Amino acid sequence: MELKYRAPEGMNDVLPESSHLWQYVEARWRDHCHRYGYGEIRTPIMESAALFERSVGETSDIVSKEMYVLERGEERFALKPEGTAPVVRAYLEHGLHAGGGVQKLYYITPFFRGERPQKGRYRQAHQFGAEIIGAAHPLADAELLAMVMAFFAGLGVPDSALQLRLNTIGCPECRPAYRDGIRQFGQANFARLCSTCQSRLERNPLRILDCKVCVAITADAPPIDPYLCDGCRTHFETLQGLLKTLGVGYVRDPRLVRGLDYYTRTTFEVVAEQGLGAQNALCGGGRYDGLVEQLGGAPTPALGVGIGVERTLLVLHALNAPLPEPPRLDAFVVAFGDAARPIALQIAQQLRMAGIACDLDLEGRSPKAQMRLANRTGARYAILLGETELQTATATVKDLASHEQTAVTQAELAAWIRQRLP
RNA sequence: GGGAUCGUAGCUCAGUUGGUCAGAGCGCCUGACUGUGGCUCAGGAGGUCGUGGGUUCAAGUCCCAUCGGUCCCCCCA
Repeated sequence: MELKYRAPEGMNDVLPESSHLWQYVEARWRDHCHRYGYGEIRTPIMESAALFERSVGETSDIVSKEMYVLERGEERFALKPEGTAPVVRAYLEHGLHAGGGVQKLYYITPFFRGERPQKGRYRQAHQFGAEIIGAAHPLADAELLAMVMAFFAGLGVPDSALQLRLNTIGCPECRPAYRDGIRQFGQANFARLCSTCQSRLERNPLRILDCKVCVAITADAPPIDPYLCDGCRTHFETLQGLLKTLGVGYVRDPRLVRGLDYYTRTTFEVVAEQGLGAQNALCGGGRYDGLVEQLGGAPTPALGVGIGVERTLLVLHALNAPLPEPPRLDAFVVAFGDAARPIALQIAQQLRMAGIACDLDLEGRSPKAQMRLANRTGARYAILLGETELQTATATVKDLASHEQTAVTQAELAAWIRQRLP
């Protein structure tokens, strides 16, 4: 069938048959973050385009070719392509640094990137995010990583199904020397690099390290370790010690440089062994010690993480993790005969006000059709109302599983049902 | 941006080398049971075979284009 209108490419509707799963993981994320002392922040769906251009980086794929830009008069906006920059912007705008100390902010947000959709990658996707602003110590890095792994574990994803990859990419003090080293390495192997990496060599040489086309070549690239300044080396070593203390397993991945310009020192991602197809990164993040200052604030260390909601759900399904059932009705009110319909509506309303989830036919359908509806909704009880019940101000309550029927006065109906619900 | 693949009823799909090919199952509706579901049985509604051209006596079935879906590269959540 040809449809006149469809959802935009790469953007999805979440229907009632699966929206309860979203509600489930969202609730888990909120609870989890509260447990670690975070407060929720909600920022607009779009921001000044310049915010992303300056923070994420003009040369990044995200800004250079994937951002949805809207223009209105003189103003240029962008649908947020990631979650961190808006949070930092809000942090500065509302003076959240004023009280001193560390700000821990979490969020659930859609984000938009104009890429070709594929399994686990959409143009509108959603992420769980957490940012720690104002903490320089590796304690913060360690806590964040432990929190992420615990989140997945809490959802029933065993550590064995995941891999935490960890790296450090230095800081403005030591990274330039490493960048030069990589650039020299790249120039020495220039002819063998793919065309995109050849152009990357000028603008963003570190990116050749995570190019999958050039892995064979860059396997011999120099590691960053000898280039790290004392501060970065100590930070990374301390972090690794803390992870060991916490029992958080990880693998060092020297190629993990990430695509956003604002990262410093720690970078990490969590990949899933199965269930995601080619887009197996469930989560990514790192430290961005220069971003707050770059956006106009005082020098402020910070770090954060983004977890893909769609990808998380894919993994939960692939691993057969425990998932909640869609909510069911407690009762379905059935009217036998037109005279009973207004009473049915009234009783349904009373039950609802008493906290009982119930529904009834709104089309004036036959008793049999109403019973079919009652059965299909999975309701535990059918509340039958006919001539007899109306005359005696009662209702016949039928347990749809046991077929047992009981006469209950209409006045006691809500209490009678509530008593029997789990 | 490049590539592969698919596109037949609400859903999952059959449809041989082009010639009753417009079908099945599930779902939905009605009835068998004039006030009662799940099982069974009997009926029924629903598709210009994504769209537009072309080849042919004849096209879901071949060709071209186009629009979608899915997946992959790139990159990322």
